[in-house]
Amino acid sequence: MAKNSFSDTVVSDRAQHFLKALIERYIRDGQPVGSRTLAKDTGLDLSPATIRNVMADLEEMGLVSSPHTSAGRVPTITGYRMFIDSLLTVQNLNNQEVEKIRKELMLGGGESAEVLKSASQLLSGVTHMAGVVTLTRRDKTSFRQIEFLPLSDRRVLAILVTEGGEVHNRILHTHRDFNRAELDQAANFLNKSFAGFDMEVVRQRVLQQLNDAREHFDQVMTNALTMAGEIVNASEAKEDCVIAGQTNLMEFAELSGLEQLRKLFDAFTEKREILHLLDQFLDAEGVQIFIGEESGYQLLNGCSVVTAPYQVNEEVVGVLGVIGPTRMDYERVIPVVDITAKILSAVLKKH
Amino acid sequence: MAKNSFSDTVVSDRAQHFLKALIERYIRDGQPVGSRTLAKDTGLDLSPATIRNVMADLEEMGLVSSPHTSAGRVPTITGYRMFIDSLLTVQNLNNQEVEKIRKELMLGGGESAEVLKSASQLLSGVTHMAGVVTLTRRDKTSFRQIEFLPLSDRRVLAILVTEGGEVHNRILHTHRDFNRAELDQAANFLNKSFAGFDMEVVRQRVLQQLNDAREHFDQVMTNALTMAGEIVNASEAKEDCVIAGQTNLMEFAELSGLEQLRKLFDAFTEKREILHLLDQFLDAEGVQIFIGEESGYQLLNGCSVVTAPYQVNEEVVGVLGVIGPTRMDYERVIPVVDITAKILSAVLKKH
DNA sequence: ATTGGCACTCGGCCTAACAGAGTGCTAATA
DNA sequence: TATTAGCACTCTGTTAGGCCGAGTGCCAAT
Repeated sequence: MAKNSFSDTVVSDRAQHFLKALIERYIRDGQPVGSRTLAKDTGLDLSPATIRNVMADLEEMGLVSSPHTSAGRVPTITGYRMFIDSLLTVQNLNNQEVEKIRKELMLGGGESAEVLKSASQLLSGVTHMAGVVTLTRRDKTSFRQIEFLPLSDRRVLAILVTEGGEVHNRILHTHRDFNRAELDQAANFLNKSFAGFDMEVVRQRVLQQLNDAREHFDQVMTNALTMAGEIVNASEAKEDCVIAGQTNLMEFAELSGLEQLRKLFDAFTEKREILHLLDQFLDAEGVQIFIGEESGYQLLNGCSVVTAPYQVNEEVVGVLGVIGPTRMDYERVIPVVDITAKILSAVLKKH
Repeated sequence: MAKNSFSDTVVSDRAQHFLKALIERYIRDGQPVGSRTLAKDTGLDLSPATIRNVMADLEEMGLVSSPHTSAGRVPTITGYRMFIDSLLTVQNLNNQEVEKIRKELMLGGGESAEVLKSASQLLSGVTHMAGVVTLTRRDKTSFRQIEFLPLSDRRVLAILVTEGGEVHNRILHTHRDFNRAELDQAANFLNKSFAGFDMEVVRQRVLQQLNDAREHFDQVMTNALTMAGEIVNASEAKEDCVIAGQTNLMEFAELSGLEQLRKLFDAFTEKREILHLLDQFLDAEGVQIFIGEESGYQLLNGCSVVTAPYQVNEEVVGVLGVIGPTRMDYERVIPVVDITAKILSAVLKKH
């Protein structure tokens, strides 16, 4: 049997070549691609009839399909998958574009929340789709200072400052009123004990001391530890997800229907679901591409997600990427996401 | 001349009655209303032909118009205006609904940001349109405490706490490094001088002292005052605008076109424009209704905004309302907005 | 002032006809 | 054996015509 025999279940090189051409064309025009068009598109000098034979094979293998008898072919999900995994040729960004991204991200002035927002906007601006940046594992932070202020009605305002300069504050409800002196005493104790320690360590120490402290410490100290535990926990739990350029997706509404778009937007404002979705890619290396239908998520039908994790000081802390229609220009989007993740990592590292 | 003569430029009572019936019908069905339908709708036992005469008059006066020759009539902007200003009969909410609103708003636990968010969601939920709540003039706040923490690179973290328990923090860039002792000294001075004072007074005092202080104070104190001024200003400038249920508007997309909707959404995420728009109604008394086309704002074509200001301790601090299609059920929306504003005021007062 | 009647108009829907694009298959070809 | 030309077929989208229903404006009658 000849190497390229069509009866092979393996996709022949030539078939792959045509699949690639078809998908690239379909991504450009958004319309089913016919044999005639494809014959002109590929360099090879072949007649439409030949192409038709190959297309029939591809269809049999489930890589393309026709919407109806006399339309051209459209890639299927598995077709896209093959394209993404082994066929596409990413275009490198030129230096000018890279510089533009770097400059934009520098603008934020190192303020982490600002920078993440910039990154998200940048992604959406460059790709004309929705940009998203999550920050899940917070930068390893160190305890710097804690303060308690008495409010009325058995409430205490706790303020926690990290070495990075982040401020967390929260109102705690206590079982009795504390006066300022008591609270100051508690804060002093905590500040002396924990200043400079890693937040994770602080949490453990607090728990530990809380366990074997009943007899050694007085009531106030026990309370202080409880409160410290509460706010330290709260400061860790904070998860972030910045989405920009949602409305860019409206231009693809003709494809996906309005109802779908609405659900997607609702998910964006809710954020939790998106966050959960992207967290799957936290531990992945480099750019990951994810076609909506591949997850059970009804939400993302017709969409693809291109993501890459980013780091702060060598440690992955979040994921960034874009969400757009499955018919997106992967060859361009991939390097954009890749580079943005790298530059973001670099910008955040400095600090 | 008879009292109700049609040749009067004043709209006769009967004509007004028909206008009202027409608009109410149009609001229900969304389709041009013909003379036959209208004849049945109104209690009066009149033939379609008579109605047609009246409609012709209304059309001449610019209160209604027909999309084309053989369609019914549709209210014009001025028609809506007359309806809103003098024709509509607001339906009072029953106690059950009022209680539901009160309960929802109580849930936030008095945390002001939480409550505003609830209010916005509530408005959008009840009306099936977009809810919006702005907070522009902050509750009169009193200075409680300020702290400065040294960061690296000539940066200082300033934390300002108000009597209400709100925490504002900001990173200040200074012209030289300060050590902790210097900053503590400065903070102590400020805390002693200003604790309990109204924030507005603090701002003035700071400015004043800054002016005539050059000789009396040392460098550190001058700096402290400068920094205090910066953060006090920043804490005032913070404006808020919570929008919920944007996506409800997508159901009216068939009417307004997709492009319009997109611009509207972009304005929502930008927020500034919306904020500016609603601030016009800060000083108005009670419910205000605003038809999109009446302002030059291209954005709001086809939309109406129903707003009411709300207070904290008798003082107006913000505006709340809903944004929806001009064809909205005013007779129901108005009392909802009205009551929500009142309840919100009551809930915020407690604290 | 109101009404019935009548001619007229216009959008929406259905149908038929047609052009265009593309396919699958078969037979010829290199 | 792989490729090609040719042909019949299928399906979509558009266009034109016809008809129905809803509604109007106007006139004459009440």
